Amino acid sequence: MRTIGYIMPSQNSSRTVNATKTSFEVIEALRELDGAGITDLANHLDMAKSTVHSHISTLEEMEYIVKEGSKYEIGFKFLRLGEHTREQKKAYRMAKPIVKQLAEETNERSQFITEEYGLGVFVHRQIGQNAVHTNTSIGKRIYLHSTGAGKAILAHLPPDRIQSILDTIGLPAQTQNTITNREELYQELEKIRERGYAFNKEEGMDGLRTVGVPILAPDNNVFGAFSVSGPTYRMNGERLHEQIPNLLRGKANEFELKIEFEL
Amino acid sequence: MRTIGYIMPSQNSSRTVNATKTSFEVIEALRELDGAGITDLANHLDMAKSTVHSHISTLEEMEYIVKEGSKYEIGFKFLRLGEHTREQKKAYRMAKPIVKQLAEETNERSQFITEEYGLGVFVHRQIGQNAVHTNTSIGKRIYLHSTGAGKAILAHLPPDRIQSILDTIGLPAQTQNTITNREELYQELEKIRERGYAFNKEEGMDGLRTVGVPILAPDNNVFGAFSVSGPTYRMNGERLHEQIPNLLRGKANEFELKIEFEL
DNA sequence: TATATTGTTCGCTTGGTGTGAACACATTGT
DNA sequence: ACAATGTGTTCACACCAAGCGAACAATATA
Repeated sequence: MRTIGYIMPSQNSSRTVNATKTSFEVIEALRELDGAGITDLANHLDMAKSTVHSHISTLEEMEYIVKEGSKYEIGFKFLRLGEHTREQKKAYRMAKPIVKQLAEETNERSQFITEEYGLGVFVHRQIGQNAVHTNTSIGKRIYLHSTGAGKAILAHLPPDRIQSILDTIGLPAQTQNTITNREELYQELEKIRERGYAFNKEEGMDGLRTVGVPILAPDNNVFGAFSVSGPTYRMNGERLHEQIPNLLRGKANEFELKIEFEL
Repeated sequence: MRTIGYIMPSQNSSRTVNATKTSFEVIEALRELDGAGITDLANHLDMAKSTVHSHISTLEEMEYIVKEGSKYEIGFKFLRLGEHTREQKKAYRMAKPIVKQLAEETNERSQFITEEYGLGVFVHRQIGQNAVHTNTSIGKRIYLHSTGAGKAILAHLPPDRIQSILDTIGLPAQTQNTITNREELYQELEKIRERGYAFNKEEGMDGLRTVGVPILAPDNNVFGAFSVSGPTYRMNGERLHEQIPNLLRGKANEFELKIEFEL
């Protein structure tokens, strides 16, 4: 079975390639601006037009970006690379139907996230009912300390890893309920480990509550987390504290067994 | 309404940034090798270890790649960029539920593809029944001339664009039935324009038949195509020639109207 | 412990990146 | 129709830094 290691934020001060950084700055600007022209980019990035031009030409020649009318936009080749990471690991593929089931059985928003560079990353997401926007924010990064799935993951990382994450990321407040104190967080994580699942009561966003459950690989490393979130007025009482946690724990156990035997 | 232009393979011989190319070569090698170490990459790419090292360090510092045990792998930041292109254009988002409906109503594989650099790109894909591998090959590129959705798109590109695509890509044979002759292809495209949909009878893959229907934007530019594919033994007779084409044309008309009014 | 292999660091050289200004081209307004 | 404005493109130049190979450190393997 494949080891699922922790992704450390490397503090390498090795020699780096400047031009590559510039290219990715251009790419990220294209994302932020939802497409842009050369002059736009040059202004936005405070670079010479000629510099932007050469990078854009390169990326276009490599077919990573695309000229759409008068704007350049990010092309589908990035989607290919991105889907690769999602599809390559079998466990990620197997997580998708579970997310679907969770969304259908609860009629709430359900997601699978994993950890990268101290943040949570949406790998799968589905909205209950027959909603349309099912993919929005795939790949987006969120804080671990202020989200249900995030706290579930955080609780099962090795202590030194937790510390290093808190050192680099900190505990920025998202709402009035966000845990911003380390001691408090450590106690919360301890409770999560005991219970086997995490609550998030409007700590990341007002009016939104979540239940998150960690997925542990056979080597006891945390591999990711499932979660179900909904508005506070629907997420309370027995449904929040019994029904949904039980559902999630069930799926999690099922999934962990699957990983163990199929991977 | 937003103009949906054609994506031309630019024959720019502008100045390009070499280092960026090298970085993407490294990234693509990581994809091909499903992750690799520095020495592996250096051998595979025939570059100095130190060169690979500096590029890897750069990409890791920017959090685009990730060290997983002893290998470097492509990280989720690419997924973020890729999903952006899928989600940014409302029409792409709206295409997803249609693909789902097509898959459910036919119990076959259904997909939405668009054109980029003379090739078809999978934007959405869904398998009938309750299959698991629903996302495989999202972002993958396919030939236009040997696929159902591809021919539907090709048929509605401007003549000069068709020619330039055929000049650069050619008509490589995929099976014995692939159209490899330009004249024959032009006649086929004419038939597709008359009918409003395209057939693919084992021209791309043995045993696989497809019906593809083009989606035209209000400005009459082709925006993409839906298709439904299945094994020859299920795709024949009235189902192939009446039922599925009618279903597809219906969805296409519905979708084109939606685009016109909602975009 | 010895040996092979991988990753990392280091000068060195050359070529290429980044720049601003000048140019061509398109778009807009009068 | 013609300025006028803004866009993209090209160019020569200066200086940095990308790529290299060899030596070194850190692993993994025998």
